Amino acid sequence: MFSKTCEYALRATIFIAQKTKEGERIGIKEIAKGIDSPEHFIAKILQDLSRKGIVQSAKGPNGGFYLDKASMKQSIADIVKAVDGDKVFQGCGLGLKQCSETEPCPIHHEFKRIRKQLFVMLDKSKVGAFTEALENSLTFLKR
Amino acid sequence: MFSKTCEYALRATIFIAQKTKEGERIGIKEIAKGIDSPEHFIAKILQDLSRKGIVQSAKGPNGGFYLDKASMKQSIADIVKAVDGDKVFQGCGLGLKQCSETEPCPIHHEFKRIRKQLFVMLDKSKVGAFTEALENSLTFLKR
DNA sequence: ATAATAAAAGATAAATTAGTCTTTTATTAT
DNA sequence: ATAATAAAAGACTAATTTATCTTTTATTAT
Ligand code: FES
Ligand code: FES
Repeated sequence: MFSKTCEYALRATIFIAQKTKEGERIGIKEIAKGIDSPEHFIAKILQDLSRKGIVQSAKGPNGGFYLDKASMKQSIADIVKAVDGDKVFQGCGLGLKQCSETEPCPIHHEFKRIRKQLFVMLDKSKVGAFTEALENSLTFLKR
Repeated sequence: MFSKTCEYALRATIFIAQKTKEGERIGIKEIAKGIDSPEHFIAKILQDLSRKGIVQSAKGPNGGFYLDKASMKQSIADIVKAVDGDKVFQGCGLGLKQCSETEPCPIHHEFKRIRKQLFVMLDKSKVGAFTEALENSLTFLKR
């Protein structure tokens, strides 16, 4: 559904959200461990997320990644869009160059419905909202 | 959502279904034109679909691709599974190694619901069922 | 000022996916 | 039998995605 990069980005951002709520900044090594991702790869990804303002970072001692208030309110959909673009929310299921109402592919109407539901669902999911379940080990970011 | 290979496979199979209903076998060149795909690439893909029994083929003069009765009843979901595997129907949205009920990721329950709807929708869509709309130019396989 | 820390940046490398081109095999019509 | 047709097979190239490693820059505490 999403690229590896995007999957790591989502897990990392949720992980950072949790740590931020606990009041700490978190370093790349711990993030990599916390979400079970390759360390150097998630570093690259976070660099990019930081440039895009999706996560915040501070260099030097006591530095690390964290989320400001606005970032905390971001949705999963926002992050997917920033990383993978909106192909998954807008693109044609059969790969036509443009999903179009006037020249629809055979599955257009049904596919569009599902795509919409996917978007609504991911748009409602705010990164700051998963903390409690994670704390209580009701949900997981690795396994 | 799906790989390029899978998108081409779906369009090609639907295209072949249409031609079969019109009573003709169809060659690779015409398929490539009909669905706007690279000719050699769709050839490779069809080779594979043929080996898997998703489409039927005949060599030599008057040869080409067609669908038998069983293939006509196949669903889009069947083809997606055959080409891309069932990751899109079973895999975790955040990329955990295994989607799991007992150790779910933060979006598991919602994501699972959407994934299920996607499957049901694609499973209901049989390749033989699109012919009429295509004939009447209500739907399209290229643009 | 200096050393330590931690992210940013940059340069490669490996793996996967997408796409192309050539040769071989099977089938049919003459 | 032979030539023509059309898919099957195989070898290769290109592009993209995923991943690794090294160097630089910014920040902090001593
Ligand atoms: S045209 Fe294919 S999904 Fe809209
Ligand atoms: S565990 Fe992530 S979708 Fe089920």
